[in-house]
Amino acid sequence: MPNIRLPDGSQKTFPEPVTVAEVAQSIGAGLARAALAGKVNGKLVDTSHRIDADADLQIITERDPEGVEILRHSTAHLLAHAVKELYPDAQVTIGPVIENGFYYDFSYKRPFTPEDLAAIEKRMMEISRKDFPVTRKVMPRDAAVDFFRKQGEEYKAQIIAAIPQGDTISLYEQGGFVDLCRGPHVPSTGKLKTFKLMRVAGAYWRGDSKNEMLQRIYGTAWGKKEDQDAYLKMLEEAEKRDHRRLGTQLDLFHFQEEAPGLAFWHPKGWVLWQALEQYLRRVYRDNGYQEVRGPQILERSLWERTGHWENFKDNMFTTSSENRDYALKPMNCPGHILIYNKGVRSYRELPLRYGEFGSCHRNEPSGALHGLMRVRGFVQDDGHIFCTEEQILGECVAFTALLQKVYRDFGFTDVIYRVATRPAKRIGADESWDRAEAALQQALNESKVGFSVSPGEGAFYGPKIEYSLKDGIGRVWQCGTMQVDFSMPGRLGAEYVAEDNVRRTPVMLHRAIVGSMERFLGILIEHYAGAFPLWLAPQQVVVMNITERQASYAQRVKDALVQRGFRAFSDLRNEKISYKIREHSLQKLPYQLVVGDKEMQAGTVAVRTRSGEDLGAMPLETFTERLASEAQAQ
RNA sequence: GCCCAUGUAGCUCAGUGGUAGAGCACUCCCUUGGUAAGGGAGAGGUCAUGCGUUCAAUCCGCAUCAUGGGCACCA
Repeated sequence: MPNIRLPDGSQKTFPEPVTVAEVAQSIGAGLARAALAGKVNGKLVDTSHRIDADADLQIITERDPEGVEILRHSTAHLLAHAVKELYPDAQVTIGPVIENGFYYDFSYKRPFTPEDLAAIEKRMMEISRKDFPVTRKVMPRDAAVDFFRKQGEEYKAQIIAAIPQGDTISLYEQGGFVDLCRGPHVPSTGKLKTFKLMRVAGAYWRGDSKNEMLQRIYGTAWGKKEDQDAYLKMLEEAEKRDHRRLGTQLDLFHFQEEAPGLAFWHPKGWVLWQALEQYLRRVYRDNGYQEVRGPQILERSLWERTGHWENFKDNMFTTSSENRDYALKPMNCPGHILIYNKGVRSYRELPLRYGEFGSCHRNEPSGALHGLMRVRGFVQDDGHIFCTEEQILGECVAFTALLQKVYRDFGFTDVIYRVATRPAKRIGADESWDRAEAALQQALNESKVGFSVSPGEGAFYGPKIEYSLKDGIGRVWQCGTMQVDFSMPGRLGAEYVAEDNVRRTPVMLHRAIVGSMERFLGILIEHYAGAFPLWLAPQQVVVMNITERQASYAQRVKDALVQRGFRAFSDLRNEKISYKIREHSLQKLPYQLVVGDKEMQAGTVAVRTRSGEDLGAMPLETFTERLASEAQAQ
């Protein structure tokens, strides 16, 4: 006599064991139709699951996040089902749920084409329409291995063989297609209506580049059509604000074949860069950093001492001259240590903070390059703090607050924190790791922010905090970092004289707020969709005349604005005013001033914003005050 | 680095086994027009690079480079 408790607090008693579907039916036919799965005592199960004892039950529908996940998972199976029908000698492997959808990896003799994708999607629709029941079966492990091996599914057999002996394996069957799966799944294929295959791509079997390449098909799936439409629209929006596209449209930067992964900054892009750099320079200055600059190339022997040669020589650019080998610096820290080392340091100087806009080069694998987001030459807003172990905590707290302020200034209010702890391959004593990992976590606690821990994701020389921000359309980018380094100061002989007159090795903290200037600018371009706030806008004001009569007046207005430090220019071309406005609006110019005879006579400017708002005519003085206060506001 | 796709004018893109086309941008002329495209004329390309197949290659094949989507990598 199971007694079922429902989320609204009500209870239902059944004379004998009941399935989730039956409970749903007893509540209402509508709910029974909508039921995708059940949650029994917190555990997700199929609607066919039979409850034989008292339990808490929640009927899962597409309104629940878990319901959408189940839809996605079942849609991945639907995809595999369709592929097996169309290409019987394709082998299935795995098909997990990912953000916004799912993928499924297949082994097949040739890559799938976009035409295949269309055919597969069509077949998926057909299978859905047939509304096959999805049923669960349980099998002993070895029987399952045999079952799949007999079907020629070597990959599946391999996956199951890795499951401990004696475990039972659950299989799901729909319309003759059987797949290994933990489940749960939707009760029948007819529940799967809103999905779309997105693309094909290669992916290594088990994520290991030593293994063969499989064919991965990505898809998206949703509970409601509107949700899918909104998602597809978001993708379109993201494409429109792609920094590579805007970089060309707004004439900010370019790449070309002779310099793969190396950006050419055009005049307007460089103004943007400088706005960011000068801002960050003030951040250094106001927060106890001294700006320094190390050389671009250093002898190979130095990189051997730091350990970088051993670990990363394939990714370093090298050069040689007069029988000496050099490497372009892939990072700035050794330079900072060499500056630190010039002279005897006292504990009284610690924490000692150096900052640099450090230009680094790394020969990234060709397939890794991606616009400004992943380049071979980049500038880090790199800082190194030499301190004692006791000072780590305070430095991390202060840095976290500073980073939050900087992100806020760019309109990023959502920051995600992660602590990456010791990897298997590491240097340094475990006690030091214990203390450093604890300090990082304590720092985040004191900063009153939630964080997650990524075990084993730290660098070989120390643990780190990774700071990610969420942009205007919800994408997450890792930018900031705070890394504890027990290794390099010792390797390069950094020391300080302690209070007890003993020479000790300082701890070094590597920290960056925006990370790479290139990447952060790429993020900013996409975040603002090219419509930068006034203080960052490469061009802030354009002054346009209507006819030749106002040309010299327009020029004087422009000169006055430039004189006061604004990035202003004039457009005196022999074009209609509507044409000029269109062009500058497309260029996302914050302020567009129109001067015709009326304004010239009155000594005013007619102000239009890039969004098309007409602020009317005003004296130039009024306008510059407005500009000045807006530029200040940052 | 691996899989797949792509590479034609400054930009966005058509196109063909017989050495190329549009729109915008650019130059010149007309037009002096009040808030998102006025009109006309002109100039502009070794069709990514190399090697093949062919009487003939921008088009077909191979290789290379770059870019794009993923995977792997990211001190």
